[in-house]
Amino acid sequence: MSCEKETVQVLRETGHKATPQRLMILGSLRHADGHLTAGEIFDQMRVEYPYVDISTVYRTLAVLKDLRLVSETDMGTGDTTYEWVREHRLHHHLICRNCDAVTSLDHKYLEDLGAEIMAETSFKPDLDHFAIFGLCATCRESYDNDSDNGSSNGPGGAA
Amino acid sequence: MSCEKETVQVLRETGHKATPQRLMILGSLRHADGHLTAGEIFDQMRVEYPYVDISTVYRTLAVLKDLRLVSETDMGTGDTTYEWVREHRLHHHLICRNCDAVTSLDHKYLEDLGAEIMAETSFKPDLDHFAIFGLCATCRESYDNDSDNGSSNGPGGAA
DNA sequence: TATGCAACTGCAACCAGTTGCAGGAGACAT
DNA sequence: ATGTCTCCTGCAACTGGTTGCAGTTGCATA
Repeated sequence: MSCEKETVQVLRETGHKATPQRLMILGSLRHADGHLTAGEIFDQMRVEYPYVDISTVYRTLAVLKDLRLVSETDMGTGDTTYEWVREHRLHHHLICRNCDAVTSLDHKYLEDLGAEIMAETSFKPDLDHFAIFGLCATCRESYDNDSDNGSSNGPGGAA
Repeated sequence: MSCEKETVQVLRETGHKATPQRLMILGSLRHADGHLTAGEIFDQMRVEYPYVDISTVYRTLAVLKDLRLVSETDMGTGDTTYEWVREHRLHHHLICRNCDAVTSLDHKYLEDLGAEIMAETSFKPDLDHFAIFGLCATCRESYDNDSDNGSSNGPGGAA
């Protein structure tokens, strides 16, 4: 719980208030070891405080995202998940658009890309938690008569 | 309109039907030179056929996305746009999370990344139309006392 | 051309997420 | 400890997008 005080300080320093609701949401995120949806956080929170409103959860998540304390990832079909940002634990996800399997991707690939983009365009990309869609090895075998082409997708970003 | 027949064929070959509604949506997308939202397509369509339902537009776009005839991109804050896929015209977007400026990114950066990922993980990523969020050169100057850290985002993909 | 099946449409109900507002609570200064 | 200002919360209304359903239509076959 010592990191809780740190978070409270970050909130105050940026002109935000450390309310009990926010601390509960922060607690849920910090103690979850993976991704949580807004609905899951809401359900957890209602157990000890039934008067919460889902809009409070969304608004708090937006603030935390802005402060870069949590990351937001769209893991496929409309499930936006949130995760506590633990520094030095950068990871990415490869999500198969056929079977929905999720595998991890080492950060080094994106690191190179980020450095390259920054060097040549002066644009500093946020590439620390990407979800990349495609076809996994297993599903590619069933598709092997398909020729090369592609549709696409774009992130849900931090504006 | 010769490419229309080609599209009709693609639809039929994959067990889909070429309905007038779908052809109108295809027409809107093909004649637009940029990105269109579902709502914009819907509005255009209602002019000549007022009985359309927005759900038809969404369902059609989902089919076309599946068939890789259109690409879907989330250009920042909740504006999902659709674009007719013109082969050999791959492009990406760098979107500043501070000022929302959009610049283009050459495909070569992503191409390298895709090849690398495929070689080492056997996962074939869909990297042909990405939206990457971050800070543009101008906005970075105002942020230059900030240290390195980052939140993130993830694509809305083709499942 | 007639027939039959499966896919598609429009409708309506629904769900997730957002927004405006009035009251309530945090935090800073005194 | 008290006051005041501003931010935050919960509520309710709303919007964008999705889903189930029953009737319709495309299209393959004969």
